Amino acid sequence: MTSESKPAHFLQNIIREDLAEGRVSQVVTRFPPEPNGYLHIGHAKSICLNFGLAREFGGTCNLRFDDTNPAKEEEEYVASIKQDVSWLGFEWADGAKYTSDYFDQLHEWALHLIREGKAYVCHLNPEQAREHRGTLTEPGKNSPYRDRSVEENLALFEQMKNGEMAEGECSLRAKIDMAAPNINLRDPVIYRIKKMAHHQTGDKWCVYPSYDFAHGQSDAIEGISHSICTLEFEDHKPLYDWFIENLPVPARPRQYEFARLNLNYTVVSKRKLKQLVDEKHVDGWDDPRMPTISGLRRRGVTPAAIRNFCEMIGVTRSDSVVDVGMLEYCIRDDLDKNAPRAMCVIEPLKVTLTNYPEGQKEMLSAPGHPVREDLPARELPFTRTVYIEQEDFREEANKKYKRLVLGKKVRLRNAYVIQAEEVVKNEAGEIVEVLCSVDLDTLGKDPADGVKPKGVIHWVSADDNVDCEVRLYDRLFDHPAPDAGGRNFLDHVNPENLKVLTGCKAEIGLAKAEPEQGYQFERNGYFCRDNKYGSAEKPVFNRTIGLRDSWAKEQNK
RNA sequence: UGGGGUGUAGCCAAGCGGUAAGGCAGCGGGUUUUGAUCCCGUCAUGCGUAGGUUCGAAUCCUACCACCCCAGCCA
Repeated sequence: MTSESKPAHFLQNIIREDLAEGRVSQVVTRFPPEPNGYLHIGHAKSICLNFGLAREFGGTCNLRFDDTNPAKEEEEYVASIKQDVSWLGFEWADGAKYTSDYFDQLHEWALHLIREGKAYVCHLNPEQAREHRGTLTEPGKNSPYRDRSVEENLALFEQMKNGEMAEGECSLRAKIDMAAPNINLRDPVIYRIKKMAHHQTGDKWCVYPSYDFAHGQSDAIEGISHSICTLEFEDHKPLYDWFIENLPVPARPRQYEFARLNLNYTVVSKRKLKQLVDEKHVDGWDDPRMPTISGLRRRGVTPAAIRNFCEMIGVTRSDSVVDVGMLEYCIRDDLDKNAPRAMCVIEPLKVTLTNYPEGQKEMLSAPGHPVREDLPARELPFTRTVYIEQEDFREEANKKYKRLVLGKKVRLRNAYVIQAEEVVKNEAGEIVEVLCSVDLDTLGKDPADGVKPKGVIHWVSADDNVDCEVRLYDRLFDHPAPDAGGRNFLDHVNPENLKVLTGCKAEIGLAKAEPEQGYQFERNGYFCRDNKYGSAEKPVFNRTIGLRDSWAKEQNK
């Protein structure tokens, strides 16, 4: 192991010190999604952080569904979240957990606060509560119900719990300080009435704890040593600590905040993603253009690429916008190392090798990967007629064009050197076929005259191939900040984010390609079979990401 | 005009008083049966601004500026 290790980020430093100084004996973290939507690339950062820290320090990480609001949550999301976390390569400690598992305990603690005179039932409705809360610059006013007796509060809370009060009629509030400069401390609601079934607890409750009252205590119950959340919860930390200090909790977890991921050319808000789905800009939540984990998976992005990306971007407390190019780099990097190579002609041009016997077929062997010898070689049928890419032939071209040119030579990748002799055109003047001669003495060696062709192009036998559809995906948006600065993100959907090509010809082995198995279609990009469309005979391949293309860059100069 | 945060290259990010790591992107070159990969080189006299302390400041002090978050019975 000679690789220089990456410098530790602030959370690693904190944990290291906590361990060294005995404040913490066992690292326990948690990833606490609310089951109200699909996970996306932003969640991946949190997942990698929490599970990664636990793994790094020999601890454990819980998957805890933060399900305190039955109005917004559904069982459906629980399953997809579990699948996505596992797919990313992480295992949660002993069974998925739910904040709702602790509703009894939380209720007990609410009673405890009431008995201590630190919580009261407030009959201010939501609008009145807002008026009493004050503003950012003015202190709030005490609720007229703030000084109810313990007995009265106990009785009233019991009625709330028993469904004897209407939703919004009253709430249970912590008695802290209506003049606190931190608005979260102005007697926050800790229990509200919601007369609806919960996906885990059914009809058992009609009062549900708020996030603030549930989160820290759940952390304490689970023995979470480091409760990591995003920056917007920073103002909640004093409240988090207040509950921990005022309740007989079994542990004293600490909250730490980090900056959430922002990616340019990308939108992740649930509302906007839903709009893209609803208005058919994409095919669904798992559309390959979506930044959801399921979309990335269908696109052919690997878990390792996402993990490496999360490692690469670091963990800090400063707001930042990561260039999506970094994600793309990580995707290419992983796929380059691991994806088997294959050939696929996306826009076919017929090439007939006039000096190759009609009806003859020979099998040529091609390596599965340029350096990975563990990836099996493939067999490529070679015949008199083959297809090459339309853009790989020109009747005339300058020296920079290193492909097939009339009268010139080029190598067919993994096969022979050919020379273009004649062009066949249709009435419209379009090139429909190129007649070439093949030099059969060039398999694995240069032509006898010693002149090495300067180009290599990919090809597929016209007689023995897999007819397929190829979907070329590009960035969903063509603006780096589609939803910033008052812009309407829908105005910046990239009109060329998808190009569907049919009649593409892939090498025969690709007939049995499996979804999620990425391939490099040489000289083209990385592709994987779609898990939703296509048939056994006619697969659909999604382009995960193109190869870096310095030729295109050169041409754009 | 309240409270809480954050400012190091186009982007991400180390640095914690001893003279600006690394990665992405870019640029130049080499290898190559993928215009890929890989390899080499290059890329901040400068750390939000202005002062101050010090032999020495991105690091300490003061003031200012910019940006982000908070007024759900959402999380």
